[in-house]
Amino acid sequence: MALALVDCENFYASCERIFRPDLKNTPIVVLSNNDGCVIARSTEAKEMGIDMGVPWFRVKNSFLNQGGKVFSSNFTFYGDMSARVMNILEGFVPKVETYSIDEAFLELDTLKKHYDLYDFGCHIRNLVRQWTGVPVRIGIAPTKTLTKIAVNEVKRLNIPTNVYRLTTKKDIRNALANTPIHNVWGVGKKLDIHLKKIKITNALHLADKDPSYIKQQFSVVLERTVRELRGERCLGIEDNITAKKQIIVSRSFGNRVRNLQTLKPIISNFSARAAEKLRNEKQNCSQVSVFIRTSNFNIYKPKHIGQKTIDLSTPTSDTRDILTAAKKALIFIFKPGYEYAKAGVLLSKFTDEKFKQYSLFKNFNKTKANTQLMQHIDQFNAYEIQIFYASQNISHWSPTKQNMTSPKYTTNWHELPIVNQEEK
DNA sequence: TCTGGGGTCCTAGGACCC
DNA sequence: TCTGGGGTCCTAGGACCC
Repeated sequence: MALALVDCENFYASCERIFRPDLKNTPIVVLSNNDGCVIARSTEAKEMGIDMGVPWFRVKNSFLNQGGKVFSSNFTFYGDMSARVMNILEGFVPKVETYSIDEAFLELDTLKKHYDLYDFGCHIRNLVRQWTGVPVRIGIAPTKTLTKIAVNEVKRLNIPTNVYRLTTKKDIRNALANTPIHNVWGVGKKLDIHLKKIKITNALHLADKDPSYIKQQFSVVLERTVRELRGERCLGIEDNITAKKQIIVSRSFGNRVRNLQTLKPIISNFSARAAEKLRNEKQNCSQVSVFIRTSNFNIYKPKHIGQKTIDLSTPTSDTRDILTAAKKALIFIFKPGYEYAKAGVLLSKFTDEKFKQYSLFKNFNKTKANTQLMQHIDQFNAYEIQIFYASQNISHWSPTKQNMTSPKYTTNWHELPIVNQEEK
């Protein structure tokens, strides 16, 4: 029984380096929307003590003074690089689960007969590096939770091949003993505190607890983690892409928003984008929620979080229906006198667009025509937004600030990297 | 002055039914 | 005056993930 976890090393930071070989060994950080906080760091940046999630303004000066290089996030580019990596993995392994933009689980049971799994891991690692430029770490182990531990062991033990396999009981116990409890997959902030209170401070302590005791004291989720740490496979590879259950479009604002007039077009833009994503998923939704909130961090200003969900009588993916519902929700939750820092639109309760449920009050032919209209609009907008609704404000998709973005090297003809003859 | 965005799963508790 | 018990379904919110 063996699974593997392929984990792209410092993914966003590594992406920024691919077409910038001059940045080899340079500390790199990538920032969130609005250039608000650090969401990725190269190894060099980590060594400088730049923490994950730290507000950029707090580390900016010292980081740049020490020769660091900063980028705004360029998700179009990262997404494309991710797809390339996943493609390679799928070419070599029949069962691949794309777990996130920078991680994939592989089922290796069928390959075990033909290959030495460690050698196979090294092979994959080298190919991905050669074909995409993305460095990956690979952990091989009997369960998903243990593959996570194996990848951490690559870092902890500084394994030169970047591939580590956990097989023997002894190796596993040793790795668990060296894993602090908060590094266990499924243990977050809250559980970390609770577990430490009862003297569970590393993964081995947790693995040695009775699963039913853990279930009774905590939850079935943590019980599963215990079993997985003991080598009992509770989580399988999920390689059939299941339909999304919700779609969110939300942003923090670069500048605070105080009035409804400013908020309306923002919510309209979010709604239009969410509807487009929904059609892309070939789903209809029956619920539209809107939320607006003040800053989490400013303790001196009055706080307000407003959230409202509107039920739709007929499942839809028509932008106009979603716009109408979102506007209704916004008016319901907006309160003057607050400085809003973030807003979002959430679509939920999906049904497949194939199973149309026709309303008594809607004309069938009209519905069909509307679907076609949406298709045409999506086609026009695929490259850049050309058609939009009166309530949107195209000049400000949302009031965000971002100004250090790298080119869309691989997805935009106008931004392709240029190969210089002299540099060859 | 300035602190991301997009997801999933589980559970407690309320509504409702017989 | 005395006012059950058990089941299901739904939802909001919490915790977690990257």
